[in-house]
Amino acid sequence: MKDEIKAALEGLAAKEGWPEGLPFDRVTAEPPRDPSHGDIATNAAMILAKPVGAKPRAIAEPLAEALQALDAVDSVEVAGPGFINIRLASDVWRAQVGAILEAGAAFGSSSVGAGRKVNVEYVSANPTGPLHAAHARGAVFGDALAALLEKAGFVVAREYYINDAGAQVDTLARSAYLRYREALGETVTIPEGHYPGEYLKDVGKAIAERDGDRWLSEPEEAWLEPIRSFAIDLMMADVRKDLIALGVRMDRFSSERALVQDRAVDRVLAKLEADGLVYTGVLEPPKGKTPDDWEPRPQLLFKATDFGDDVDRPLKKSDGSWTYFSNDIAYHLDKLERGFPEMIDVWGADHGGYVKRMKAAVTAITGGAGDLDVKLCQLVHLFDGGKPVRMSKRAGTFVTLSDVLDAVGPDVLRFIMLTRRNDQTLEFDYQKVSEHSRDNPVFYVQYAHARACSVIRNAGETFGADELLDPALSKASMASLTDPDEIGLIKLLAGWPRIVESAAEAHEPHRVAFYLGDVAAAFHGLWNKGREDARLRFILEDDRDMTLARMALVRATATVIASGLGVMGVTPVEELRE
RNA sequence: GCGCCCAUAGCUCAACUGGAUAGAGCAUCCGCCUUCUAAGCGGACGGUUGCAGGUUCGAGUCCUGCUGGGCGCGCCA
Repeated sequence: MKDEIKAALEGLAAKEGWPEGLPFDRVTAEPPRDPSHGDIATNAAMILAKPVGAKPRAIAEPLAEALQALDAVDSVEVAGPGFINIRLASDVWRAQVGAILEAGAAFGSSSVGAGRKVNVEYVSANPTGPLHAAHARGAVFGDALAALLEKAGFVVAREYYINDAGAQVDTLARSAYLRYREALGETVTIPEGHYPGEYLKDVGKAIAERDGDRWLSEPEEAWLEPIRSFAIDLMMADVRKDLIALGVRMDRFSSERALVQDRAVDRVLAKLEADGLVYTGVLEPPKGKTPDDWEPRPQLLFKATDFGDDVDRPLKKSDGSWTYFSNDIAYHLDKLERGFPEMIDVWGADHGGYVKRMKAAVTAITGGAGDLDVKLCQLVHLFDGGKPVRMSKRAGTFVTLSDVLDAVGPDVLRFIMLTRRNDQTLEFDYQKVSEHSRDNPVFYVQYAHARACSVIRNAGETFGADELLDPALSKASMASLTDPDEIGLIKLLAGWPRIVESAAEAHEPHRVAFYLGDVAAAFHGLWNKGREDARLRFILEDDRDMTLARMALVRATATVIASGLGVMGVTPVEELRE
């Protein structure tokens, strides 16, 4: 439709002798917020008024006439400051029902991504313990965003960055070593600065089983490396298990240690040096909170300020090893070299202070060709019946992801995590999200899908199940769908591809959850209309044509809900029974 | 002290990247079950979009300055 408006505009421009180079790209054609304004509204007249040198209405009137002539258009009116409101013929909408059924699960898929490759990095929790509840949000967000981008025609890589190179994995190894001694019969106390979690007891036992007592009398230099890599493997095995339980499947796990060993950091540093973006300097102490052991020290610095950061950032620690930042630069260059100029990182809110420098680094190493979007997921506050949840069986201080999965299951967890914009904090109450009521969005949407399936089952008893399969229904005559709420539901369903495109481009998967809530509400509303007016019931045993048309609409509804839930990674249930 | 994020109905949140009269749910009140799942639906009530300016045909959305809350601030990741 937008193309047709543009064509009409160009025709008009030629006819009226408007100047060249009009800002047609700023002209929009989209459904207005208020449905009473029609199906499509365009701001063309207001955008073009100034460059053309005419009043908006003087442009709108002839444009409206041109649009009126189109077959698909029912009526056109000029409104407000110069909006042109277009109402499509209702047959255009009815035809959408068949189109949805023909497309099936593929309905909503778009090609706006045009096969462009996007790398989505998410979770990336340190391999020093089990995933906890806070990781769930980033995991679900990243996974849904990846699915959404795929639906919109991007080629997506889901990726997990394993931070297995820093000091903390040495701490992990030392902690595991103590548990190893414990497993061999010693009584140990876990000193300050080590990981106290009980989960490391299993690691200690596993080391004892594999290696026996060979490390007991060895110095740290001997056992640190083998125990570290063994412990990391076990931790990552747990992480993978939790991710699978949550329904998250990564395409790739990238190891920080492997990058360092591969000299990737040296290479990226050489590149930065060649571009004159590295120097040795002394940083000012941080204001407000000066560390006790602060002393001015010359450091190898990256000129982050050249790319919009507030200060230049250190690349080397005082012991000469690379900072985490250096490794991360190398990692992002690695992504670029693997063919991903478009990158999305999903981080927790506590990494907010890191965004500018990472974007600066990506701009620097890609010469501006790379594009990094960082999505910060705000905190999740867990409640159980209004009371904060703090206890954890395994980790001591944190609620683990598997605790939450045990409590509510993956479908509920995934859906709820997407019912807030990522930059809003989220309250998650075990009891509320398990309720079967209107104010639980998971249930509400699932119920709509189950109800649709139920209707089809019931209709099958009268009309025969074969008649109600999608291929048959898609060819049914939709002419009898005339109720305004039926047309309204069709319009909503037909908007699914638009939702996919806009949510994907904005990197905002939560829009899918809200959209499905709208679809469910429209469907439940239509259902209840049949209670007040029997002719509006979906199944009319004495009116085969009407029933088949409505079954097509019901199936289309179920198809769109299932498609949306698919993007969210939530199972569409076919029956909800107590 | 500096940076990033947030502030929308009594509560929890939306608002399609700047569009028209800012929308839902909960709560409160009034209605709807001999009928396809009432686990639902309809209606009423509810707003100076934290404050003050600015940009333009048009601002919850963009810019500046405040206020309040969250996160972070060399050699942790």
